[in-house]
Amino acid sequence: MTIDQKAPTTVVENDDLRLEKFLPYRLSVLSNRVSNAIAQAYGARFHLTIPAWRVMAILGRFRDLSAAELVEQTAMDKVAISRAVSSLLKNDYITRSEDPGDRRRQVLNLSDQGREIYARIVPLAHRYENDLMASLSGDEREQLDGIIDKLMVRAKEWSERGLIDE
Amino acid sequence: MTIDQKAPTTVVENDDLRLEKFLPYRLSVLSNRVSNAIAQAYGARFHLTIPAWRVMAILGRFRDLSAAELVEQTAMDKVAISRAVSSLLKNDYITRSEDPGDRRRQVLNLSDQGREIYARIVPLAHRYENDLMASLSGDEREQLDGIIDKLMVRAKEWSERGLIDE
DNA sequence: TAACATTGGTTTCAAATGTAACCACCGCTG
DNA sequence: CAGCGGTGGTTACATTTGAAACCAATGTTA
Repeated sequence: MTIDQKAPTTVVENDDLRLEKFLPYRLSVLSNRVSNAIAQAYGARFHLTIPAWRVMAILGRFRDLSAAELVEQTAMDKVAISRAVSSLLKNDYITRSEDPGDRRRQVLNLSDQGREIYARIVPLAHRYENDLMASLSGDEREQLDGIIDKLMVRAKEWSERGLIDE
Repeated sequence: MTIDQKAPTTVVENDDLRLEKFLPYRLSVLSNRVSNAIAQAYGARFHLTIPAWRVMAILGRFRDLSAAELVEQTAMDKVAISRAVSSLLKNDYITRSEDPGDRRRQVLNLSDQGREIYARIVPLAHRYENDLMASLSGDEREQLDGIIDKLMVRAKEWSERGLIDE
């Protein structure tokens, strides 16, 4: 079994691609595994999908938001929000009322029941996150945040300006 | 603007959840951004979906694989492989032949054309990866690998044994 | 205030994805 | 070699997801 030693700073461009070492691939597998596991946990206990849970997570912290404001906060799109909202309404986890000032706008809030669920999920969520973090060393934990931030910035540029083409 | 100082080692369990700080959420957003950007690049130039490209990436390195072996290598499921394979066949990017020893089994390889495409994509893929990596410091780059590995192990446990329940 | 562009949100339709059923073949057992 | 469980792979169906069209209310301009 060969162990990679520190590669030279200059990055090597191979003729081959090792999928299992390819960052975008690994991110995708990791993120799917994590999301699916959590989705199952939420789904089983509270009949919540991930998008629905995200909406609740935001409404748990901010009151009187509109769907559009949820879009800003969640990086989800209009349609996903609309669907999550309507399913949450069906479960009575949130409430919807008209904005008197603007009759297109709908003001969303957690219902009492929703707030209760929210209060029960938050510790779970923290537990999952801690459990993930627990597998890292202190050093790694400290850097993870910054790493993700930086990658995110770059990825955002990609999706806005298109890839580093031609 | 408040800057977080080193948090105490003991992890704080809040009553609130800051979605934008929540690791599973951030992973998901990051991975989606990256995948979408790349999918678009591949799609536009080579009419390849991500699953199809993954199949090609594996076949570029290993010859005479069966669909089942692709499943092992890619963390994709049977059906996804089957669909990717049939679309790649349609494009003549891969070839399929019967295994004489076992008539259920089909032996897959890149076609000449497929190998050509592969050779053109590999440098692109490396370029995208490098571009991502370039946003990190040397320190961060060095640790990223280990971090993902560790998180992956934990996530895998989750999906196998179910979440750290009750 | 009539016309038009904009915004908030939903609906519709097509494409992507996952699950389960399925078919054909293999290999073992009696 | 009949019967049966297991494997390789595809098909069928239900669900999720995304893009674009859409409806309604607002704001803006002439």
